[in-house]
Amino acid sequence: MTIEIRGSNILAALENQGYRSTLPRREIVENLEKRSDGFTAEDLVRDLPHIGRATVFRTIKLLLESGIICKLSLINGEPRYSLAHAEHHHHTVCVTCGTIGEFHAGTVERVLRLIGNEVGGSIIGHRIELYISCAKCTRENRPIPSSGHTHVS
Amino acid sequence: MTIEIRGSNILAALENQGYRSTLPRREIVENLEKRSDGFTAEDLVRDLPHIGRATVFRTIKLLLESGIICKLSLINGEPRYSLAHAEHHHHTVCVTCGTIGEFHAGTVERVLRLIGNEVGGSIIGHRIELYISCAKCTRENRPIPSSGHTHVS
DNA sequence: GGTGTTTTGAGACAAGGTATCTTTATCTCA
DNA sequence: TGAGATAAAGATACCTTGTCTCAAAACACC
Repeated sequence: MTIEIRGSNILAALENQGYRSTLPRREIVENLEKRSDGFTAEDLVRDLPHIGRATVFRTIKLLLESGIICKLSLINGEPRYSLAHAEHHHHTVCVTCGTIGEFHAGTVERVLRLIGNEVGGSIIGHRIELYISCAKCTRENRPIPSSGHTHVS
Repeated sequence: MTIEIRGSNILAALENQGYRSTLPRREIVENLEKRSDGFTAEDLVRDLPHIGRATVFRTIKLLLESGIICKLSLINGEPRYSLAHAEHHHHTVCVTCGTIGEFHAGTVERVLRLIGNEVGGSIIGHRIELYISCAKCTRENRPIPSSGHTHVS
């Protein structure tokens, strides 16, 4: 048993799920905790060149499954990861600077639940992303890239 | 000018946007109109082996940009395409059989708009997917695959 | 039918991720 | 404090989903 003071409780959470606390995992967690914003797997690979690509992806998967980070899509479909601050939430994603925010809306959840009931069957979950041009980008009049995307109101 | 009776108005829509009505495009559109459900790019590539992969993807892109089809994600992130029946809508996706449905909920749109305003900046769009086990799969007790995914309530 | 422009097809390339297999690091327990 | 069992890492090949390039073919229009 290893008892040590850690800055993070993420590794503790992983250990509680039966995963080992290894050096690569510690480094990856430490690295992504420093990121206030969304990040890509490649960001981590680049930042931690002494850690294998596969290990980075494996650790990301672990953290996803533990609900410690979440995966979301930019408006063009590019994947991003982001530290999960709240239990259940969704994301606002700035289409020009990529800044990611979290929100939770009970109303939306309730309505989706109703819709699920109407359809018959049972609800498993949902995915919501809200694409915005953030306050800063709007103020600075940064041009909004065209998305070629449906589902955009 | 080509005047012919077509079963579909999709090609007409493309022509109105200045794209040519070519044999590969006709075949691709014909093929995907037969699909009542979601499909992958590989489905089309397999079904139309005499049409180049690049052409299939180019045509998909064209149809996406014209709003004729839409792209969505299964719960595990796999991409699917689906004919768009309504103007603005979202999808219910059965996690076990993959059947795709459409819905539209004004309430959800309104709430998201509110949230966007709170955040500051301006709303560009949103993405919503509702994952269900459809009536049939629920009735047949088909096991729900674990997703390893956050954002699932 | 000729001509200019679009599209196509083939195949190389890219991003994001998974599988495999051997070696190494951790954990547990005596 | 090792030793042994087991989990994890690293290297690398591979897969999926697309995109890019470029010469050759198909279209639309006159």
